[in-house]
Amino acid sequence: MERKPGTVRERLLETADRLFYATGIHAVGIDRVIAESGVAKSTMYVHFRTKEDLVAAYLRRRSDIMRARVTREVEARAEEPAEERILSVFDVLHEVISEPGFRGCAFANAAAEYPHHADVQEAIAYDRTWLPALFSRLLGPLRSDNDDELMAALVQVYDGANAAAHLDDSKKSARIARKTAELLLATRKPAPNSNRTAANAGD
Amino acid sequence: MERKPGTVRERLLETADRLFYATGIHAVGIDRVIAESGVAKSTMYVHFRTKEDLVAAYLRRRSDIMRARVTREVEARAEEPAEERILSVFDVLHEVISEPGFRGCAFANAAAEYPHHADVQEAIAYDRTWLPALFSRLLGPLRSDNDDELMAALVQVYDGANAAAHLDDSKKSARIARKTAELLLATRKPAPNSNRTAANAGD
DNA sequence: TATCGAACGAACAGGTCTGTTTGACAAAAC
DNA sequence: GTTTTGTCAAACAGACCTGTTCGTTCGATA
Repeated sequence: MERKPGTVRERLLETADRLFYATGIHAVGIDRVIAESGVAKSTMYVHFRTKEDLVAAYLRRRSDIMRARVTREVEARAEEPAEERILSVFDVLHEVISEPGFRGCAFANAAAEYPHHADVQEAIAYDRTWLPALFSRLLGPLRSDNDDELMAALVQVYDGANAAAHLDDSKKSARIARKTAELLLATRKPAPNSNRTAANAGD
Repeated sequence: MERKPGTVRERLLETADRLFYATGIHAVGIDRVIAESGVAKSTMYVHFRTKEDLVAAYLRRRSDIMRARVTREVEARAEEPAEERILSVFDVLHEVISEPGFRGCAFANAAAEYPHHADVQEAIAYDRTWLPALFSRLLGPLRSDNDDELMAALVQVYDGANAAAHLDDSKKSARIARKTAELLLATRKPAPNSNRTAANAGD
């Protein structure tokens, strides 16, 4: 029985995304979300049981959007080598960081505010799976013996660029991170100099 | 005219640190801070004009403590090569991450909660200066042509380890970050094989 | 001993917060 | 045409928030 299909929920989520991300979650009350959504409070509580529920939905939605955006980019480069496809993730990150209103990783920010709330923690965990999974999928053909660590390192570099861009208000970090990622990938690639286990300085 | 020298302020800051870091800043009211400090509310407002003032002081104090901890470690290795000294920062980070109650970078967390508050932003900026400054000082003798970018990359990797450890609840990230940092340092080092221990004759 | 300053404690002001309730209304479904 | 469903508006409860006020206590100092 939708007056207009799914608009109320979507409007709430869009407003929540905008306000929560820009201002912080605890700093934005339900009253403001519903006012700027043009939705009655009672209606909101029909769609979301609690504020925490709304927060979790906001995070899941944001995760899905980012995942789709990255996936689109990576799939557009289906013909390129795996390394290039992985690095293109950092190009998307560069775009994101460059957008006005960028304020760091929404999930890191949410984790800062909601340390002990199950629903929110679940939504954060939900987001944390896809990037490693994507790297893992793309790394598949490489078959290096410590891909797991490489993958973790790449995720870390991604997180670091996100955090540094936020804290230092710098737009350059994704470019720098891309170079670090290149380095990580180049070193462990089954390359001409054959020896790719653990970067020992005594080479 | 202190009953016991400086205890009230310090007790407030210790409690603020414990509660704000563990639970989030907005989630902890002044009432709880003063209750657990054993300080009257009116007394607290003598020492700190506003809650934001207390938050900023909490952050500055935490920054100073961490800086001192890292500096101690780095100075203890005054005889080692600059690369080793830089890498030892990641060893300290590993310790920090491994401590019970670790919940990510306090400054990133505060930035998430207080986007538009001058005092808090200043305290965060205050923290953001020392790590690049330390790296810069240690890198001094290396004199590579893009030390600035290397420095930024190292800071990023540090931030990434912090963030990933928090979000993934993993203790391994500082070790992984250390390897990434090794890679960064090894690649841009002027002479890959030179075993010069006393290159840092700055003192 | 008299004075002063630091801290206490408890109430209070004025907001804001989440979440609930109620009654009405309009559109879609039957 | 009646019922169901989604939505609205507004008031309300009860808790919690920051920050202020004010009279009191108590130790140090002069």
